[in-house]
Amino acid sequence: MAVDRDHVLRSAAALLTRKSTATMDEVAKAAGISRATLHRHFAGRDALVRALETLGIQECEAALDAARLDDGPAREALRRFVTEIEPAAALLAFLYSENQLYEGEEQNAGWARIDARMAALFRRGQSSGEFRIDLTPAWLTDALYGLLASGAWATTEGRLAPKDFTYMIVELFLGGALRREEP
Amino acid sequence: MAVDRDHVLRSAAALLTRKSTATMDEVAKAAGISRATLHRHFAGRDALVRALETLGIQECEAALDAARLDDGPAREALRRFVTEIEPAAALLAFLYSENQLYEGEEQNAGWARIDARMAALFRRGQSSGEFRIDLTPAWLTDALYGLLASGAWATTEGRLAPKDFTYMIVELFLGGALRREEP
DNA sequence: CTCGTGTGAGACAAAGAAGTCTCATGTGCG
DNA sequence: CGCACATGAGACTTCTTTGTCTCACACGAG
Repeated sequence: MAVDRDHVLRSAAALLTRKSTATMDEVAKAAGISRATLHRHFAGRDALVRALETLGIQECEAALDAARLDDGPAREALRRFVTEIEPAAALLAFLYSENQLYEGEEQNAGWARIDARMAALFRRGQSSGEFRIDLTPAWLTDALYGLLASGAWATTEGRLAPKDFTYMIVELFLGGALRREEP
Repeated sequence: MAVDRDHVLRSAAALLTRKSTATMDEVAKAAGISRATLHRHFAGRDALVRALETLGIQECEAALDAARLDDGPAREALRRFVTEIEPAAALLAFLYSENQLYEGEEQNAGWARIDARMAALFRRGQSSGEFRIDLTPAWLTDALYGLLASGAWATTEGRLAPKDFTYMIVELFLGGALRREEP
């Protein structure tokens, strides 16, 4: 009887990822519930997006935990993270573009935590001599987000097979497009 | 007296790049004209976005022309292209996300032309042995768009200096994040 | 100077979506 | 069986934005 909140959130994520301007009515239909019920669980569109943001942050931090960023070579930690984040990449891409609208408002502190953990990984890789030092951790973080968004979008468009998601992103990010004689 | 159409378009591009949900009234104010005049020049919001799309395609093809993609090493051609496209990167990032809304509708054929030219550059680089063959031209194209969008966004956010735009994008795209003994 | 054209300001209606409310229904539990 | 609670359906209001229209004004050309 009681609506499955998690199911509603995931349906909304799936729809809004494809059509970010979907109305509350469309979101409700996608979740298989009525607009009234949707409203009973989420005060409004803002509350829904905020809940999606919380979900995205949770999944992102779960992926960061599962990837054990502090263990082993930084490049392998990065690969583990991309593998873990793949199912949530489309949601993150949606939230990434949605965040651009929160101009003056304070944004969720979760993103700052995530950014800090990513940047820390890149700093660790630089300190160990694995990563180049001429590309700043902040830029590497932004660049990885961009590649994740591109990968998610290319996947939903059918231009990139989900099984190739991690390989294509990690290989380009770590190795670049240039061909090398020796790895 | 007559409104400068190009000025209006560029003002709209600058505003919509930052706030993609800006109203026609905000767009008009940003351009320093009244909403009525804006409406006299662009039948509606759709027409405005279409005009921006045409502008973006023009600038993109101009950058492709200026970069002389067929001359010299593919890596240098890519670097020239990124340098040329930098001023228009924010507009392209806006159009890139806006295109996701045109679900069923046919999209401007200009994008297909641009995609084809980019993919041709990557294929040329692969044929000459410059670029890796395990990353498909289609993915390299998508990935470059993602990095351009990330770079444009990081620039408007102040996290990336405009003068570093080309270097950061091209170095990561071509060379990757891993440190190498020899270039 | 005078006329014509383009513009600004504001009023107005139409459309779309958000948000609220009521009522009937159906399901689970005691 | 009967009660309590959550949901679905729909009506309704409100708000925002869009699109159209009118009218006064300013500038430039003749």
